[in-house]
Amino acid sequence: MSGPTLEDVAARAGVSRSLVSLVMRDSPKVSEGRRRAVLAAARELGYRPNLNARTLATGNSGTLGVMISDLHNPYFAEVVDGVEAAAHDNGMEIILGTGGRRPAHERRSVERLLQFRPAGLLLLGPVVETAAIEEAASQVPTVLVARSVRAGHVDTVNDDGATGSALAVEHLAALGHRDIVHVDGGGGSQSSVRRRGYEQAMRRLALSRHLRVVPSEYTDIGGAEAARALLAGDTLPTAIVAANDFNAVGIIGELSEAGVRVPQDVSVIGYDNTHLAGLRHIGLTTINQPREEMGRLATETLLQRLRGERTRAARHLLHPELVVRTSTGAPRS
Amino acid sequence: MSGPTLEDVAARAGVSRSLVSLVMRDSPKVSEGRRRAVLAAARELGYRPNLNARTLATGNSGTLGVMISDLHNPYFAEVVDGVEAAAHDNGMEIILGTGGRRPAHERRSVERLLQFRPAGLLLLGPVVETAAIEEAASQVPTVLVARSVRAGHVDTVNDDGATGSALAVEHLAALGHRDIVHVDGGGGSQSSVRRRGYEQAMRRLALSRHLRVVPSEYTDIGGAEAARALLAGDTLPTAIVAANDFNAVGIIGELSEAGVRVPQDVSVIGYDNTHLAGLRHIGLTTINQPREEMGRLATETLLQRLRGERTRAARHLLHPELVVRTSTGAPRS
DNA sequence: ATACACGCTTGGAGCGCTCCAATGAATGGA
DNA sequence: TCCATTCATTGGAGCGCTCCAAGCGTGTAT
Repeated sequence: MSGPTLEDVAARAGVSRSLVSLVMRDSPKVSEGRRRAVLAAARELGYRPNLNARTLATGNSGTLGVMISDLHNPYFAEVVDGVEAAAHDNGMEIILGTGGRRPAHERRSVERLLQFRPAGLLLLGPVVETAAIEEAASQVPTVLVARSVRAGHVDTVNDDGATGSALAVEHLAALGHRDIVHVDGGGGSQSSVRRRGYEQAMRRLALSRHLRVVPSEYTDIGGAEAARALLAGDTLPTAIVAANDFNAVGIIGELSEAGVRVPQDVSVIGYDNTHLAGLRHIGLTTINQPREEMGRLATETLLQRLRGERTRAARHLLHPELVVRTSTGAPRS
Repeated sequence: MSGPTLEDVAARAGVSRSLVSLVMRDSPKVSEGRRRAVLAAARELGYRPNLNARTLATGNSGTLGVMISDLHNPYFAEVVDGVEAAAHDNGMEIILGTGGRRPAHERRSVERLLQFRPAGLLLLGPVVETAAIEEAASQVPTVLVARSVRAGHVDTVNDDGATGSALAVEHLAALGHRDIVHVDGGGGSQSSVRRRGYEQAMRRLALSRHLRVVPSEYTDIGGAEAARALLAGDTLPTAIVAANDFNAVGIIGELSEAGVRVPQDVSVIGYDNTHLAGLRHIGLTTINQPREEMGRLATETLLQRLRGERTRAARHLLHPELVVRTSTGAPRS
């Protein structure tokens, strides 16, 4: 059932367990002849090293654990691409767990990941409480992506959400909008930063009295609900800064359903510049986050710490950029 | 570095290693007083069982390995939802690996998953060669989703792709289309089944001479390329059966770019009925696969085998259904 | 009082691997 | 030819856990 072991390979190749172990970790101090014999024996038996045993013996699994908050949001798939590329470049592997955007689910997922004793942990957009993050970080080096936390020993990689939201508001204001609403990401990571950016920008542009926040979450369903709430209200705003792209798509869908045209009647701007925003049907104006780069950077930050090259917490903040497509335009006059 | 062990907890609680072990696996044969003392000690120390050690000792990790062919395709996220729900219902956890739609990448990912000695393996839409699948399956019970394979000991869960494609063709034919092209999923899993279904349906409807297949793949970029190829040709078909939803979205985007309206000029039908298809912007007519149910079924099939309730290979084939939205209509006359 | 059973608890062996110190073989210099 | 040195190879201990047979203490029947 559990497959051949080192011992079996050793017996077959007529050498010792230790020698096979050396070959498997391709040590230079094995003669060419023996190496070939061992490899042949291993292949014949279909031998596959038992990572559990190896990790137990070395205390190092050569694996990074990655927790993805929401498997449905393409944002994370794009970050994972960067993570995986960087990990492979450094000879490490990754294993993933999903959080389902629910704290309890995330805790469970992280717990399982930790039980495998990964060398490090990457949490992508976690919504779990800070305490749980700190607990994980006390166990193993941890990097957060798309979530900031005050804790001293946790590295973070984020885009500058306040600036990003401000870019969105400024873009809309420049088009002539004044009644600009923000649909909020709720408990989602970074949502409060984005909201604050929106509020500050509105104030800076002397639009405080138009300030209005509709609660929602980082999903298209949430966006649709927020749109319904707006439609049910007295006045529709002329522009909406959505929580993220996914959310924006839900908003736009619901608005068109109600006969409200985007951008003629209402402009909508997303956040993240996921793949989705770029689809030609959707053509969502949005704020770009360099997702793949963030994944790479997060991984490299983690590896630096693993190599002991840094002990102070790193706080990477990347620049967001406005990407104008077709979901925003001048307000009706 | 590696955290407290059973031994530490035992020392703190003033009991033996074995007793702590029993408590951790909540065995009924521990007195209430000791149990509480042990749990308290464990909490104080922040003890977390080492799954590597446990798996090594028992030969059973209580974990299912799941390989996702393409993290970007929402289809798989939806299957994973079902997998995870079913796994949790049965007290198991899952860990994920990604395949990036590339055989080499998939092999590597599966390899890593296997090294953790999971109780079973679920491969979602693998594109890797059959031999690699069989090799994995010889190691550990394996279930394939969205990919069929002849091998005797591998269970599969698929929708009936031939029927699905036929539904698509029949729908278009009923609308009055005759020049119906199929954009093919290339090396992607199940693409040949879908193509065959298309061809058979075309013949059955006496449309053989319109039979035309454009090579592509299961991505929107692939779809856009296929659309460009069609646009560059002599005559545009009046309808397109796309490889999958993702692919259809790429096709539609490229067509609209070229000023070809969907469905007025060309009807397009997808496959999978992912979340994407349902977005109101997109409103893609497509073929539904019960994705979450497939995930559940696959997991339960795997668990059955793990419990030794079945030794013969299971071949589940689920019914696809036509979902009509707005991307299909009658051809211009 | 004695025997017995039952329930809780324990130490030892072993899972498959790595690491280390030690062994044996081969090489080169005197 | 002999010894020092290098190089390839080996056995033993130990990683943290589970499993098992055996131990201990209490209660009940005799």
